[in-house]
Amino acid sequence: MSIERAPRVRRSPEAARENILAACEAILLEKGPQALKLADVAAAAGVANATVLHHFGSIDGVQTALMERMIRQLVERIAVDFGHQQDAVGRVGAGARALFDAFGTRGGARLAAWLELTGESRRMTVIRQAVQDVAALRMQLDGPPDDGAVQDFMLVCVSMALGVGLFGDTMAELLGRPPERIRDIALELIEARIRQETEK
Amino acid sequence: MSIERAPRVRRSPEAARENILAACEAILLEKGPQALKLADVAAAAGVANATVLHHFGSIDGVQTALMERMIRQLVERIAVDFGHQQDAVGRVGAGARALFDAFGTRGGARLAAWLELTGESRRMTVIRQAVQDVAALRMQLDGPPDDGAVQDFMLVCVSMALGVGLFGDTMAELLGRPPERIRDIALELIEARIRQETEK
DNA sequence: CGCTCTATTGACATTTTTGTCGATAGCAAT
DNA sequence: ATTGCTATCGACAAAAATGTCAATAGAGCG
Repeated sequence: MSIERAPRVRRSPEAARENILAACEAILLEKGPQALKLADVAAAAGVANATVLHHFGSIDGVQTALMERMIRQLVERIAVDFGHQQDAVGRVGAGARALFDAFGTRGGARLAAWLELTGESRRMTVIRQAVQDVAALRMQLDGPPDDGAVQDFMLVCVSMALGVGLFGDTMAELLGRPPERIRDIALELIEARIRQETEK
Repeated sequence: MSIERAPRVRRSPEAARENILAACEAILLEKGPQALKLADVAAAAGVANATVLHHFGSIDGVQTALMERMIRQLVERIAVDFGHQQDAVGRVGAGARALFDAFGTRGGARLAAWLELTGESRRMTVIRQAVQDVAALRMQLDGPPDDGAVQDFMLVCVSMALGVGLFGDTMAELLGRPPERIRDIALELIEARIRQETEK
């Protein structure tokens, strides 16, 4: 009897890369960055090891591409929520909400943590680009900030969103508290501050 | 000519473990968890690979021991700042401050991120223990909370402290802002809420 | 000193992970 | 059909990382 062999799937280069990166993202979210081994990635994508290397050159290339892809999606998502608001004040409030959404789901916070922990200069350029994208967007919408107060506050919001997004669920579970409450309380803190500022 | 060979250093088992774990901690802080390779650890500690394995059994054993060590230090540090306060209200405020200190330095936040990203059940017990330690400490000092409101708020504080501790510096640097301001603003938010609560 | 105990070590073995290469097969164009 | 292009693959090679083992050498003790 002859050996059964699954028929080859031939994709466009773009589709092939997309397929592989999607598999990577799933692995990253459920097992963490250290699980992004070549063999595992290939298996998850349903292709041979050599195929992965053909498209990305090396396992590092895969990881960098994954970072870029996730960052791009993240910035886009934030940009959409951000742009929907009419005025600058609304944008700060909705921006905070958007940040918590973006980092609370789809591994945005895990991506950031990964970048922060590995933090090699080679990959730093990826982050730098993302930050500049967001900063440019805000600049375009609201003009340059008078002083850095707004920037500082947004940095706090981002940090909080990241912290809650990354650790919130695990910690809530450990203490047996409802997970969404952490997020809500954190958002309340931010909104209270915004109200206080605008009243002045 | 004979080969020069550095004289052996013979440590007590405890000292040997301590030496190795200290080297690990340095590596973790400056290069991230993925750099905790056996050879690198041994080199940093100034011992042979086999020595590391002799004391910890496997590289996984090293990592778990490192986690335990860092968590122990973290809990102790928090406990000290926490216990210094006289009343429950003061403890919440000072507790927040202690959290930001603990997670903002010596890689506390990096440790937490590492645990969160790898999040295997085997290592989960380590975290669980730490959380229970802190919870027990608070319970012992202030008695059981009426509802979960205090717990929820503390979870938010911890999440924020972790977020700021892990991402604050990098982000501040990327936008060219002074790094300590993020921390200060975050603490302000928390303290404002505490004041508001106690006035009621 | 002689002896025991064991922390330490280099050399080697094993396993894991990554990367290479020639052959094959899908697809579009001719 | 035939041809050219190249995505895909299996088999293998190379490298990296982990782990084993018997021998060595400090240190305490009689």
